[in-house]
Amino acid sequence: MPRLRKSFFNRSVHEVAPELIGATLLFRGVGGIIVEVEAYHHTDPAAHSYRGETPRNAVMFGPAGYAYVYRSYGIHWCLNFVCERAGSASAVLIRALEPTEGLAVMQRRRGTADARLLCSGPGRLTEALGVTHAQNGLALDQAPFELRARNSDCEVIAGPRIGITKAAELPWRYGLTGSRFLSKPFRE
DNA sequence: TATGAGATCAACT
DNA sequence: GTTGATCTCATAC
Repeated sequence: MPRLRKSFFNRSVHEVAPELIGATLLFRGVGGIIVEVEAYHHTDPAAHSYRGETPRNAVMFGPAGYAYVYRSYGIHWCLNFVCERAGSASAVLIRALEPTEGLAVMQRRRGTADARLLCSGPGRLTEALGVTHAQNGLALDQAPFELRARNSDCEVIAGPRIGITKAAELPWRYGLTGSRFLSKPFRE
């Protein structure tokens, strides 16, 4: 399984996002298989970068292949992968993993032994992996991150994104068909 | 099963 | 002062 390099992310966010489904994400050796992501583009009213650069979203305006971490609803951290060329300000939100590595650590951090509740949602996922604002701006192709390409094709399904009010109809949510670890099922 | 409130903070108006 | 790329728990059906 080849590791993903920065060049992998240096393409349209709509190419990168579906290819991340089935890839493996580890943070300090803890993580699993990506089963759900969402694409955000700077022309998209729902994206943080839509209204231009601010101190919070500055990483989105930098080069591809870096982590953008922000606080959501004052409580949770959400992890994004920056895509496309510097300045295009597009990113993929990582929404759910199928936990495979470091189960015991994730169970302790999340306070549950139910594998379906460990990483099924952007806030849960960051809590399970231990990702916080401290990781904002880190490169994705070196420690403590490790990203491995999927080793076979998998069935990817698209649908509308979750938890947003603007441009909610755009089908820019991608998931692994039939996975038990999605934050919400996809409608046919 | 489904709906609603609360937690808690930084960007933005 | 309002809003938001969320989650959990409580209460109701």
